[in-house]
Amino acid sequence: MSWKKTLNLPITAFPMKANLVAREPELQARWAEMDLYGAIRTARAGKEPFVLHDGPPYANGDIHLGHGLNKSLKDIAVRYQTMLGKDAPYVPGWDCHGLPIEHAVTKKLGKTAREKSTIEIRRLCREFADRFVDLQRVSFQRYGILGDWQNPYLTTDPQYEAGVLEGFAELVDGGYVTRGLRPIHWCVNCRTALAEAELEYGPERSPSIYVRFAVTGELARVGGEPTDVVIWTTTPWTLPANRAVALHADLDYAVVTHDGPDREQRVLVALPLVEKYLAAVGGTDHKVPLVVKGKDLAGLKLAHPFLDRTVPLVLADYVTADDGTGCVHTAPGHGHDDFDTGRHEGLEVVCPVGRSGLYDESVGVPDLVGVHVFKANEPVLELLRAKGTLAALHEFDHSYPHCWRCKKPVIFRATEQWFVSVDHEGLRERALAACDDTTWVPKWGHTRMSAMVRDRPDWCISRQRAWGVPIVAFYCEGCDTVHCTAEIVRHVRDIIVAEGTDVWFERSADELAPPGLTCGCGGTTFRTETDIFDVWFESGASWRSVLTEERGLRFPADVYIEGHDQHRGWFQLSLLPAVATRGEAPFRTVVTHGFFTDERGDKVSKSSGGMKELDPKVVFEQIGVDIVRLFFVSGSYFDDFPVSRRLMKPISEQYRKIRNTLRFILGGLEGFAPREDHVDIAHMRAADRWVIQALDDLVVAVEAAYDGYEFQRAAALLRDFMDHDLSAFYLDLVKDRLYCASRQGEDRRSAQTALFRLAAVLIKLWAPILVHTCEEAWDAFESPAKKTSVHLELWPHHAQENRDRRDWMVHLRRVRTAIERQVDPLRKEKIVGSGQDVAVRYLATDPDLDHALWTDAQRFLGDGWKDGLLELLGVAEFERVHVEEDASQRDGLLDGGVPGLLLEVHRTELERCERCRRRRRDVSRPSDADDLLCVRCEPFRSQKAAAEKASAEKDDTGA
RNA sequence: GGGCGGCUAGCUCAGUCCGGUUAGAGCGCGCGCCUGAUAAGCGCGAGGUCGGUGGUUCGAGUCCACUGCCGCCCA
Repeated sequence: MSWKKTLNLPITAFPMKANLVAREPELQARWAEMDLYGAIRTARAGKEPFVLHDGPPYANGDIHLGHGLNKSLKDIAVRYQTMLGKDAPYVPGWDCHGLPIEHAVTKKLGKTAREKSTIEIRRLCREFADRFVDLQRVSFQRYGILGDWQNPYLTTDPQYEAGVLEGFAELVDGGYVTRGLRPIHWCVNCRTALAEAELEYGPERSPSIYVRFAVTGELARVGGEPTDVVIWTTTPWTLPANRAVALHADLDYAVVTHDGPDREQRVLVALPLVEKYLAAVGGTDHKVPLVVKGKDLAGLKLAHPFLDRTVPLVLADYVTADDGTGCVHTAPGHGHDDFDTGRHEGLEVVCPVGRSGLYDESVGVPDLVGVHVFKANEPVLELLRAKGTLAALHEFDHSYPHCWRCKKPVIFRATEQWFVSVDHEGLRERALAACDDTTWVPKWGHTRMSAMVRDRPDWCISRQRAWGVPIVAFYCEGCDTVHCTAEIVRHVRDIIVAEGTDVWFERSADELAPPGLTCGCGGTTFRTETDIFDVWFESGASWRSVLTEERGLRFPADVYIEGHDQHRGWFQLSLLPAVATRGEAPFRTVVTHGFFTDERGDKVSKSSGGMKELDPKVVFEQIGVDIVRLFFVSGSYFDDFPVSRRLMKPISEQYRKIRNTLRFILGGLEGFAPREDHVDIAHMRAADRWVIQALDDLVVAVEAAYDGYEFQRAAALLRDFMDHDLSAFYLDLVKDRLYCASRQGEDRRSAQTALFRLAAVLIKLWAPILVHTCEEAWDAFESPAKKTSVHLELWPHHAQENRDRRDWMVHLRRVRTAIERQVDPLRKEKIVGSGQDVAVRYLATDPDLDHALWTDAQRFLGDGWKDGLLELLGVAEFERVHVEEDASQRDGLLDGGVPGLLLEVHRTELERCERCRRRRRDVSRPSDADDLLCVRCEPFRSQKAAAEKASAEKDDTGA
């Protein structure tokens, strides 16, 4: 029979083995059963609101780990704010409209897609989206995300769509909406406008040509002789739409004469590009009779290379001497820059290219009418050759935009589109000011967002597709005038709220237009606009449709949390309409996170290895959500970060460490009734009192980390505290009092009072992250005041008692480290085992250290200060040497690697108490006993005897 | 080509805003302890030209300039 049975060893219902894969679904079922989300809403009703507005994921596939990260960060934020006592609802949403869904549906239909009506396609799209909403919803809940999953918002809800149209109406009313010819990316195959996000850049081989534009007047400005201005382009088919040549004002241009393959030439190109040009055209024996600044050439008239028209020479800032000739072919109907220049110079915006990519009559060359632009390069080259204006022709490989849907090259084409004007009423500047008023986490989000808002062009909000919210406008059948006013939009909005957006595609304009609508031309018959809104216009209106009183939310939201790709997407396109119509940003704080990469740091797509081995199914069925949530906050999630099963392993071990430490704390609370047994702080033992102060510091630090959305910092602080301050130090030393001291005595109750607070606080601090584990621990935590779920609890208060013990303990722990360093060799030589075999003599030459070990030790530890010091240092003997009395005492003292402290460690001569295993001076053996015991443990001799007797009797009766 | 970010131990990351002891942690590795947190716990140790170059400074992982590689957004 050992002394073990007389000890108070830890007992707890909280198991060491987590078995998360089985336990998590059980806990989730319990939360569903008790309606945890509803219970939280009730408990926080009327409290200060905290609004996190969910960015809607796209409902076109299963979720992947990135979705898990995004929703988990949101969940952590919401749960933390809830613990702070705020009313923090979480209304998840889905983006259900848009090209990818329509594409998936039409692809599945194949050739039969053409026979389907718009209504039919829309019905299939809706079914498609609904299916993935349901699938994703289940996965998100399995990720432990708490929210109003029964009432999410969908961008296809009539109420939501009504919000989109109301937003449109307000923008129309404010004069932000314009309609006009603008060059936009256009896929001639899909016959649709494409957004930037719908482009994929890839290699393309194009003709690279140099074309001569003869100067037709004011020859004196180019040296008095006939001269050709030479442009360079890779899109010959845009030449019919040429309306100018642009130079840079400050660039030097050279008039060059040279011999060519045919005849002598006199041309004008940018001075730095002369050599390059001569190489391209095979020019020899060149001379430069004249160099002139671009600005001195502005206004010259040039002959179009094959059309019978004159085009001006204009100036533009974007012209460089990087490539080409420094003289830029300008076709306002075929490029952004060209369009801007055209507007500035009053040029005609011509686009002789129809929706299918065929030239129309306006091309100006009868033979080209009806020719497809992708087959037009050769005919155009023929025209140039015929006119003698083609200076050179080569092939050119470059990166060119392609349609993301059909993968074919796209063109720039001026078409009638709907726009939100970014410079109307100073919207751009107001949006920039709103950026300044927003908190960006991480900080660089501000720089990035501002740069994007500053540089962005007008927002093209129209798409020529079926699956979306219709742009509400009517065209007069008589004169084609467009009718779109706030009143008209609102009239249709009211119909749509009641009947859904399908009515727009089903009914005639007569049935939809406000009664009495009459065109200025007197016409009363109309047709409906067939364009729909850009999906970003829809999701950018989410604040309007979702942040409503009925949902318990309000505008603006406290925070938006999304991947950093949304600076250009959802954040910006939510910001612009909000600033335009509400005068402020829809968010107060914007948090962005990175994306997952593989172990090499390359980005992972949904299909690549990194994602597959950690897709949600693996997480749910093999690893457990809590470990993955811990993984999410283990790295620098503001940046992209790598993911793999291998990298997940250390996180599992961290999890086990956290779990075991909690388990030990809970185990130590066995038999502790907090109300009756707790020890007042003033009477607590020094170590216990210290740990409570350290815990208070931790609460403050962790709170600041959560406040700043630095969850990785919160987790790191918690881990460090549990590893270093608790597991390696406090819990290690407190075991003695916990196990060996009198069960009801103040030594043990003091320790348990500290453990009780540690448990209560640590479980709460971890709860936003380890949502399941903490609930399980909370179950095992016996407290009269606790609520039915840890997620209903409030954030712990922190007392901030006098902090001087903290500095004192810093010194003591440095001493511990020094001792350990010197003990280690003795251990390896088998001279000592545990710290209880160790005796230490010390000399603190650093006054602060000496003060801590002598004066402060007495001050903080009181009467039994020497024993107290032994407990804190974990050794059997600890003696200060007095060199001032006897210089020889200095012999044997060594530098322990801690400045200002000399130590000598050796094996103690003291006897060991058989029960508590401490080596002490007060160990003794009564003459009639076997075992040596210390004074404290002596009373347990009778307890052991009684236990042995009972055990023996039990054996007798059993035998 | 432009904007933004990253680069610190074998691996994953702190530390950089506000320059200042011997640059930290976890995992891994090596050597031990404990066997009363035990499919646990504890200690010690090795391991780093802080991407590179130049500059400012008494002093630079930290500030400045240039530059390499990787990523995101855009063209």
